[in-house]
Amino acid sequence: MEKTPFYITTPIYYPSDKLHIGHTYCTVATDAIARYKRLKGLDVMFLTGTDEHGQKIEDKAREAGVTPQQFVDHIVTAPGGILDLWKLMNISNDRFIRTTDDYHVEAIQKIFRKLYDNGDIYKGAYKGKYCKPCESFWTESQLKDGCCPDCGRPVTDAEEEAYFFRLSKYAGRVRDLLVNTDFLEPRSRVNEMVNNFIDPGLEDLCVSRTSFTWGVPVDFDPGHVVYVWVDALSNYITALGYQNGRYDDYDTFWPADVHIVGKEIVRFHAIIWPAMLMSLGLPLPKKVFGHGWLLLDGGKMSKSKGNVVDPYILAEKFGVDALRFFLLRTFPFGSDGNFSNELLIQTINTDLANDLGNLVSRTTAMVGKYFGGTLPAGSGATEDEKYLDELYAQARPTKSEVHLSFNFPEGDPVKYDVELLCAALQVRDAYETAMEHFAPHTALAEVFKVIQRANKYIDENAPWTLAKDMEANGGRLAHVLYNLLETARICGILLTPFMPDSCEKLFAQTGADENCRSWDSAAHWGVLPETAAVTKGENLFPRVDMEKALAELEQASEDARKAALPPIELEPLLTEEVDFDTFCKSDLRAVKVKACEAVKKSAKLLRFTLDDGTGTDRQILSGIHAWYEPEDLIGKTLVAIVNLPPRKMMGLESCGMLISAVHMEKGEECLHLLMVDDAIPAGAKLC
RNA sequence: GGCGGCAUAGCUCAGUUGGCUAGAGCAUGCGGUUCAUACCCGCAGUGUCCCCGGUUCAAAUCCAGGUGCCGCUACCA
Repeated sequence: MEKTPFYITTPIYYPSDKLHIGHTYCTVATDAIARYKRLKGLDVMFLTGTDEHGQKIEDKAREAGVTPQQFVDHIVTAPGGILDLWKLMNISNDRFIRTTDDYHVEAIQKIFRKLYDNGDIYKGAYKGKYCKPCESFWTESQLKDGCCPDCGRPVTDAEEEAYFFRLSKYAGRVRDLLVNTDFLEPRSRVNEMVNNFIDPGLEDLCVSRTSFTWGVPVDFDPGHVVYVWVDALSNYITALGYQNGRYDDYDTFWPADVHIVGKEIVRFHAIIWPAMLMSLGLPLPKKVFGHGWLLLDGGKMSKSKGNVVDPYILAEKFGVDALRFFLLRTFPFGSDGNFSNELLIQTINTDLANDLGNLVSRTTAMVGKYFGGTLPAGSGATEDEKYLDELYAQARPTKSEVHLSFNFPEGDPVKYDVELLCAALQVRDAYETAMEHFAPHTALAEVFKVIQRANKYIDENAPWTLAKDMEANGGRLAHVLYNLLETARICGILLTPFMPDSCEKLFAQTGADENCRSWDSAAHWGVLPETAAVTKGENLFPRVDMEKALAELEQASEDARKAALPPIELEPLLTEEVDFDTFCKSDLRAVKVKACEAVKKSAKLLRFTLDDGTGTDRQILSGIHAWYEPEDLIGKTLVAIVNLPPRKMMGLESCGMLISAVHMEKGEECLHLLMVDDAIPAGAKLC
């Protein structure tokens, strides 16, 4: 049987800077959905990539003194770049598109020409504000106090020749699409689009520019480059081979099942993209889902605020799976969430270490301790339990509920078994419903209800008590442990899309081989072989010491901030000249340190007793304790200016000043005392 | 300014179309347990559901007004 295709995409990110936790959130979520669909047996195409053209990249490259291509290559492919980040985060994308790829560029030119031939692109004038000195166009909203945001000078109205796309022509059809279908989710975004943009009247869209050159050239009109909309949005089809020979999957995968996008770019995907496809006469994607943002301290994360969270640091510190899990477990996907390190650590400790990790740990430990790692035959599902499994299987196709009424006497162990089984038998369906509605946080909550139920099940059955009389209770004990292993197996399957590596370990420890890991088997009880080999391995998720970790994170972000600072900063040379006579008035002398001690009650001051060749000791105070310990300086030959007027510091007189070299390194002040050859006698004049 | 969203326990949030004695997790306090990663299980709380009116037998939920916070405001990628 042919597999059902499923095409899912992230936005293509703009590589003008390193990506932050927000991009990671979006990509990880898309990855989890893609993996979930694969688990269900669909033929998944998962696309992500980078949108590499535009003015900003051109500017940034110029600043960095490289070509735009070199600039984006560095951000995308260099160690620690975007490709590395996705590899680190275990992203399972099938394809990665860069808008600078040859095949994409070629296809964009054809698409642009096609839109033009259709009569949906016409030449007009793009009106904007122009800053002559900067040679830049600005929009009304970009201006600062009505002036150029770069140089602050006044701007003038200006026009540049540009091509326009007849967006207005499609306003009615797009409106219908948004209002009358569930094309755009969550639903709340629909109002924003319709009220803000469509109903006030859609303007035609500027789709080419002449003011910069880093873009796809319009092949029939040199001087114009294709502007972002056509270039970037089309990636979703060019990556499948549309209008190019690089790939050949367009017929299989288009229309896309879902474009996952951030709420800030919903407009482009919900209005412009459908209109473009309508013009091209292509089918529309089935859905656009606009997810929320991770907020920091209730506000937007941004480079300029300096509050960007680095996914590298977090993944390295807590593990990739823990980070992936946290992002999707904690925040409702459709709305904004408040990110914090405390919350991250708390979630790791509570859900992963205490609940899931510990459940696997205590279960596997007991199988080892009481049964040497292998449960005896006969410990698996009972006839009654198989019947229960059957009941759920029958109810599933009609989505009808299973109603059971039991009347167990208090303390009847079968009661515990039934409750655990029912929880485990229904969790896949609840999970599936949530996942189909793009609610990974709900899906995970369902799984963790079962995990918590399993921990309770251990308490109810008190295996350690059963173990005291193996002859009488050995059978029961084995059955209890089997039930726990089976619960862990089912949860492990459902968690695999979120934490692939950790679940692999979970399966290995609980003895669940490939046959016990299928989507199908997650809805059935008694799949794990009774005598599967169980091993207590290393802890799946180590507990995190909150205070220690927070301190380390602070240190790490401090280090990262410093690393971003210039390595060496020097005071600029003075332009003002000093005349020779004035210079000669400074009496610089070699001096030898006879004694040196820290000044009491002062953090910075050292008190030097110096031989300046006169036979009389000279005392100089110098604020350099941060860089030197007094005992290290005794006997050194230094340089001092000796004819400065004496000055009192902390009640002591300082007669002159020691000369040092200073500079900034990674934002920190560095100081080196000028030390000269010890062969120079005390008092030698420097000139 | 315009449009939209949000406001519920100390914290993070659930609360379907008005029908609870307003819930969950975390944190707090107490008790139990010892298989396990000082973990797990149980119990206990605490609320002007932002304010003020209105509709209704009934409002956290619907309507009008107010306050506070946030986002978008189109050629920025």
